[in-house]
Amino acid sequence: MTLSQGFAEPEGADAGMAVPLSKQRLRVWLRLLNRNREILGRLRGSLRAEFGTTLPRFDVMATLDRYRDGLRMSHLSAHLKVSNGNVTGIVDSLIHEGLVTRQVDSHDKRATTVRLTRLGIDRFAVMARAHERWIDTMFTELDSDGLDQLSSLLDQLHGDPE
Amino acid sequence: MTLSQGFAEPEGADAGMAVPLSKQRLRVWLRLLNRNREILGRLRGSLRAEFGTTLPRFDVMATLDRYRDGLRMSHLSAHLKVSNGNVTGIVDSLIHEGLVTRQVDSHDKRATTVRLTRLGIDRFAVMARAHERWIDTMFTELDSDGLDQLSSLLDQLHGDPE
DNA sequence: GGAAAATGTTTTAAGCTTAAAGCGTTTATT
DNA sequence: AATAAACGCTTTAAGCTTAAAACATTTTCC
Repeated sequence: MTLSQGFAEPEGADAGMAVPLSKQRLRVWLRLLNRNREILGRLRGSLRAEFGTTLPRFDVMATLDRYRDGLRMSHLSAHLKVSNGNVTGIVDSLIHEGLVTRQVDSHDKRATTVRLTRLGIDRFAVMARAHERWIDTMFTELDSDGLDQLSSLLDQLHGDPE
Repeated sequence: MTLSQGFAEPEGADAGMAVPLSKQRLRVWLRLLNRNREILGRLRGSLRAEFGTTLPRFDVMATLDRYRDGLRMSHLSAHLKVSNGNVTGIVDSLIHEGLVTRQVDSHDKRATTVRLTRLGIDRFAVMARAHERWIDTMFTELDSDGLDQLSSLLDQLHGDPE
């Protein structure tokens, strides 16, 4: 029996409980994936129907709302866990709508700081209230303890190369 | 104090615990979203690097692998929780690669049944083993109980209009 | 049986997403 | 100071995704 170096028990050679655990993990992952898709789908539809906007735009605005002093493009995409170039286009369109500004850093001419405008802040506030309501209805079955449990279980997953 | 009809306690009028719970829900939702994105990102990268394929293609093949007798296009997209037209393009490209076949239903000429080819089955088997390993490493901190808990907590979220 | 509604799928248009290449700018190395 | 490396961001090309419209076939209902 060879020593498995680093990997959590691989395919079949482990005889007893190894395979079932893998299958269980797979099932849970699929459930996580599906729930996520369902919730996203519902949020997307609501944002579209009620505010004529999209989820990515909302996400960007939500992040900027939490960092009122503005954020570098790279920090923005890091927060959103989304590719770098992706944010460029979304920010472009938000600027086009007057919801966001882009300002070149005075000390580093490569970098830009992105910030919500007054209009952007106000516009977001309205959407945020609705968004909170939608999440409330979808998470309504979980009380504070359930939320804590879920949160801590999610923390034990590592998508990023630890 | 008005009776809130159907909605789980909305914005502010509820005085005591209502707002904190909403905020907690929001935080958990963001965590769920981010974990999902991290895991997806890692799977995407691995599929690309090791097999030169994409996650959507893998998902379609995985579903067809579980339904060896084939699946209607509409059932396929329902299983994947993905829009109807979306699957069309992915299946097209899988057919182009000889991994999948599309067969018109003999009783209903609108409907088609999609199925893995022999090549598709074999190709998927290899990828599935790798995929299982990747999930294992990402879910390694959760034991069977943790997985059950996570699963049941996820079940208490309703993305779909109940 | 024929019109109307429903169903199963594909097409379309718009927008999102990624990885990789490209472009200035800054920092590190000599 | 000159070169090279690193950095911050944008552009590009390919592919994914959705909602809505379009199409073809079936079912329903007079």
